[in-house]
Amino acid sequence: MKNGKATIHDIAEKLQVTASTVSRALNNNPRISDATKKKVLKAAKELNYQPNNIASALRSGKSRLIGVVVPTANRNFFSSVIRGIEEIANSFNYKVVISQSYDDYEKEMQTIEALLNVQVDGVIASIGKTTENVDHFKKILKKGIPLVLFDRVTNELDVSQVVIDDYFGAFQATEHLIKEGCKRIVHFTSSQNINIYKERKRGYEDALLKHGIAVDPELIRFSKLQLEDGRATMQEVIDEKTSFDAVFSASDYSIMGAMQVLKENGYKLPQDVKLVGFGDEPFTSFTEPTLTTVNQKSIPMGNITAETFFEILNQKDQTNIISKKTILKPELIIRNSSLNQENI
Amino acid sequence: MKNGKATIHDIAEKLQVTASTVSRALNNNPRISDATKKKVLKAAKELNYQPNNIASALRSGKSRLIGVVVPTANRNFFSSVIRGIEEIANSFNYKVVISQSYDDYEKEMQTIEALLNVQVDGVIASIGKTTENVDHFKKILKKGIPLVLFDRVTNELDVSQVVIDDYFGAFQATEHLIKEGCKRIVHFTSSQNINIYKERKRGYEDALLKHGIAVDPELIRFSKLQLEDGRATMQEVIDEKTSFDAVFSASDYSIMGAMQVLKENGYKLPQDVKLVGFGDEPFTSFTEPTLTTVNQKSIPMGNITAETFFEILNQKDQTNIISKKTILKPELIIRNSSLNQENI
DNA sequence: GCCGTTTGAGCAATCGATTGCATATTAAAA
DNA sequence: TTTTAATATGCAATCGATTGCTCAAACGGC
Repeated sequence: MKNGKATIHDIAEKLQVTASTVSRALNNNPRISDATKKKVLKAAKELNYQPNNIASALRSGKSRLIGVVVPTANRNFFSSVIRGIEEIANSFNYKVVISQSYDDYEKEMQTIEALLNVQVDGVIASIGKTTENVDHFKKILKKGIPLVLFDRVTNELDVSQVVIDDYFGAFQATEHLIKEGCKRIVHFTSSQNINIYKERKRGYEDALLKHGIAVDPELIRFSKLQLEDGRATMQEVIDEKTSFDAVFSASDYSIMGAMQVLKENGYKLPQDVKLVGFGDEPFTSFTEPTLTTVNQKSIPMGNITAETFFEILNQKDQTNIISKKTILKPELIIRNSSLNQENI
Repeated sequence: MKNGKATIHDIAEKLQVTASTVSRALNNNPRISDATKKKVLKAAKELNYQPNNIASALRSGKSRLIGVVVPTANRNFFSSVIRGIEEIANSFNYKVVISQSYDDYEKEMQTIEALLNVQVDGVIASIGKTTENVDHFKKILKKGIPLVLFDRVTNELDVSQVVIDDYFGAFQATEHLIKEGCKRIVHFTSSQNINIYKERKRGYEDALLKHGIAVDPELIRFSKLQLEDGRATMQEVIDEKTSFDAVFSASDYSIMGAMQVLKENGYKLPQDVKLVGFGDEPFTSFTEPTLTTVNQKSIPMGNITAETFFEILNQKDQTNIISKKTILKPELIIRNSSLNQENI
């Protein structure tokens, strides 16, 4: 017992039994008598025994580590999902290794490689914005370990997914603006290769159509949806003298940029232009006016994602896995940026 | 080579050498000839060999994992520090396991326990707000692995630390307000057990004294510095009819709360009250008026923390480690919330 | 009291890579 | 040519826990 670290051998020696017996006792194996188990547990406590996860991982092939890949942890949505995942993972005595892809395809590949290298037992991921080829995810499946995707998913992979109903969220948001009297609603969106933006755009369009408003392609603007993109796009729209009375953005950051530019150009909010974002980032309640946005149910999403993960992990018959798609309902959070004066 | 996973033994067999030779070749051991190394590398590539980190970790005692404990990844400051740490760690071929303590003492202990359990090679941490006893950190040291603290540190542990000069940041911020004509500056702070809040308060007080303004204990308010705390405290101050012309908060979140309450109470900003926060959270440039705040140099802090970590890790003589304290200069970011009208 | 069954525990191999020591080969020095 | 030294590789133990198989003791049935 050098270095203060007790091993099962130390326990075995102390008790004059073998390491196998100790191992079985600690794992509550039925082939060990209760009396022995009790003795082992007692000795383990006395020696301050801490199991060596690495040894166990090597032998059993399980590292009790889940790799989580997100574009960035520095977004309320993602960090909340991570929190939701952690809650469940910890209850299964698993640890979470968080990796950020920074929305960069190269980095995403590297990070997955690295996760596989540390021998994670599976991966939970949300795909980066610039990722179009998903071969690196196939590597995970090839290893025969679970992969669950959330939020930014792809249909090219036959894996379980957890998403919100982006279509519904966008539909609701747009309909809300229409009910507040808007008719010329600008929509900020991003690459249509990404499911969430595609769905949100579809929801936006269908809401317009439902209320007899034609979809004007002039009003649909593509960008990366960062704050700066929101600013630039908004300025463009203003400069072009395109008529509009609202903006619905697929991201809170770009609607924030739009808000800044609108104010700088002398627009009164929400009287002249009504705004709705997507994501319910904390800052949306700090702005003036406060921003209407769509809450993505991040913690439940994390919980469900992790639960799905463990379902697959614990499945007896690994050959017969059914991939399932869970869809959560988002919630429209109505604040001042989208309301008529009399309603505020 | 079952299951598609090649081991050094497969390479060895293919090349008719022993596993030891392969291992040494892969690790670029000088005792192996260049010719053999080349052959091994080639065979490794052909067999798509991926080293088994777990086996390596078991034998060498190194997991190539750093545990990072932060109160929450969902704060720009912490996620940026993490990013800074990752940059360096990856360059050393190390992975980072991020753990959130959620500013909860119990959770912090558990999380450290869990990290030690997965056999991290060392820990980088920022201490939670509710933590007063640091015995769980001593466990890390007892294991003989490096521990480096950043930002929220303690002097009870003789370990390397990386912090910003909180005193200087606060001093600058306060002096700036004074130069803008403020004389009754409220200060929001938190538990004085936490180094950063203590230092910031000291900077605030010294700046006042330097300019011949007495420190009025009435103006110093203690809370947890969340948005809600900022709101509540500000309302209190207003209700008490305490006279004040500025607020300097040790946190951006609470200054945000103060801003909201001030506006609700009809104060004109920054004319009636000037505001300065601390942290340079992204939302501080979204508010109206935009918030003056102190930037904490998060990415460099992460870089330096990780570099310090590896210095210790790679130290030959582990018995003779010198703990060092690195202090970074923060930067005052002046925005509209603290400026006189004519300066905006 | 004999034999088969159940129960409890030990033996030894194994997971894959690393490493101290031994050995074989070759080159250089004497 | 012999000795010495350097170079290149092999052997086998090891890290700590797990697990299939074996075996001894205890027990019960007839």
